[in-house]
Amino acid sequence: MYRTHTCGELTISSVGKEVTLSGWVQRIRDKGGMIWIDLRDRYGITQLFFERTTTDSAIIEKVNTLGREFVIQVTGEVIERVSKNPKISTGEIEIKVKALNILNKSITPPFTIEDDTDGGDELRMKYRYLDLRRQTVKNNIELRHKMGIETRNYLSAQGFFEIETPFLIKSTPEGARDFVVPSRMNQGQFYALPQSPQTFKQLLMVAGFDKYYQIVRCFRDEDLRADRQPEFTQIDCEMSFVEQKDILSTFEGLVRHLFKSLKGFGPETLPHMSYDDAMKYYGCDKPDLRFDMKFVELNNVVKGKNFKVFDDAELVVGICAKGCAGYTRKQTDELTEFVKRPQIGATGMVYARVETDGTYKSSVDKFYSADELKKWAECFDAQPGDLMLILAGPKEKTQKALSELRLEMGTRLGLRNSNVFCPLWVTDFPLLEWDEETKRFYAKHHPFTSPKPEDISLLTTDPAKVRANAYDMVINGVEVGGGSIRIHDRGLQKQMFGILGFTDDEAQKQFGFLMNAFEYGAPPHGGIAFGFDRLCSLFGGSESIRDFIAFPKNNSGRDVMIDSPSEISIEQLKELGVMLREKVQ
RNA sequence: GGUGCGGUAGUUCAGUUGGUUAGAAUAUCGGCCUGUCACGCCGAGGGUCGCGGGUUCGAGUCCCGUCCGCACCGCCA
Repeated sequence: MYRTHTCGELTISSVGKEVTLSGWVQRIRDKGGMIWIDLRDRYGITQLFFERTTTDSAIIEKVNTLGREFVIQVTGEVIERVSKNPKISTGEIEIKVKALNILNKSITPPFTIEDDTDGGDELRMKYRYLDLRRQTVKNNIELRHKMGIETRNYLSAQGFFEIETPFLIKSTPEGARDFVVPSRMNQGQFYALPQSPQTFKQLLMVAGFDKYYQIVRCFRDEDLRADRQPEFTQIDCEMSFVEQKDILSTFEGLVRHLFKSLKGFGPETLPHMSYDDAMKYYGCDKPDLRFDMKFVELNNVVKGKNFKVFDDAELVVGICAKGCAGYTRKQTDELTEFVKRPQIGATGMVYARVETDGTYKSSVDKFYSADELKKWAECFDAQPGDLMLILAGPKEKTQKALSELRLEMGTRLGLRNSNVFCPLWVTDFPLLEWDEETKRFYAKHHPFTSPKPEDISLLTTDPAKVRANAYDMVINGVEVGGGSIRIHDRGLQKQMFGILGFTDDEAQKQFGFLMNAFEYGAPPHGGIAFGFDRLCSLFGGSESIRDFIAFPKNNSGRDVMIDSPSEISIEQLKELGVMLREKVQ
């Protein structure tokens, strides 16, 4: 028997027991006459005690050969410590070791296995199996485990079936790039890995399964970010005979359940906000509601005073930073530089402050009198001590830039506490997006999203105006989930593909299986998918999803531990009927 | 595809205007230490300054190219 207890469970009440523990050597403190070893496993740390005068000398000799991360098994008596450590749960006891067995040696690890490790990201990824031994990463993986369990508990209790869908499917032109897999038995043909089980879950609705979910891996061959991995996990859900409000309430319930069971608290209400309002007041479709700082449009207030930047702008819009009137020239310059960065792309920033004595000062005093600045302040409801930050230019670009500035100010003012959660639903997205480059419409969500019934007539007259039965769940500025009521009518689906530039033949070839299924009594249905990794990182208070995935990929989509992707042999390529360009030339 | 930052000891980093033998902390190894728990003290070893080229009397430092990492823009139905 390797152990009678784990390294996290012995307390003062176990004193006097003989126990056997197994684990890793976290640290050895050799004080000459006495030696302590911190023994670590998944559950915690227990201190082992050796004393030169009373411990068998053969054991002491063995202890002298130990190093960090050796795997050992010890048997001994639980004794009360002379000096206790209140920082850990086992801090009142230690094990007076009577037998020591070295189960395995370890070479010196390349970084310290501590909460606050000295290892950099790259090294930690290469030795991920060591990184995962660290408490902090282990906690993230545990959180992920619990999130999965609680998701299944809730959805199962609501009558959902978890049903698996295939990973080897068909490549389709819309959406992200597919990862493809060559078929050996069907040479020249390729499977694609699913970007999501979208069509399969709809077919499950046609099949009558009514309520489906799956915690499922999805694959997208696009460039990565801190919150984007090439393979990621979704909580994928679909329901039949539902309207939008049914879905929102069901999954509001899921999110509440996750908060309550994992964090012990949670939001009482989930506000709904239309896409139009989100854009108008926050300049983006995933507003961070942990702080207010709403956009205020100034077009009607600032024009006609010979300030060309404002006069020529499609949109003049600003935010009010409470209590920031004391910002120095250096600080306002920093903000100007911030919005002028190429990634943000504003051409400049105007500021106006309401001084604490109630007077006004702006960067455009040449053009605007104190009376006019007072009008601005009224629009912003700015009080003495507040700072107004204003951007101007083309509508979309300016909204986007001000949205970034708003988040930056929120961060600077400490208003984005990672332990505060402000979820909301964003609804009424536009159905379509016009793309100037390819001169065609793209589905904003995906091509199976149904238009709002009252907007269907616009499909033929003004497609850009059509709103979708689509919704996103946003928490703290992160899009954690999105879904829609789907099209379940073959005719409408065909019309939709037409608007997206598919010929009838192409639509039939790519998505005929779905449209054919719709002819056999497809029920009204809709669903949603949550980004599981993002939910985990959000609950764990992190911006990066990598530390919530046991074996993540790096920025370039590589697994640096196993060194993939990698080349395959000529024989493999031949068998698959695949030729590489450089090998051919 | 693009922008920015970075690459120096096992690791995390410092390294000034281009100038003597490239440093610190930590880790590792050796010695001392009977209440440590980031133990302490003494000592030792440890370097392809990412790679290639250039400028220079002289390059970790400047220039060009390249590879790698991170963050972001594009992209991500």
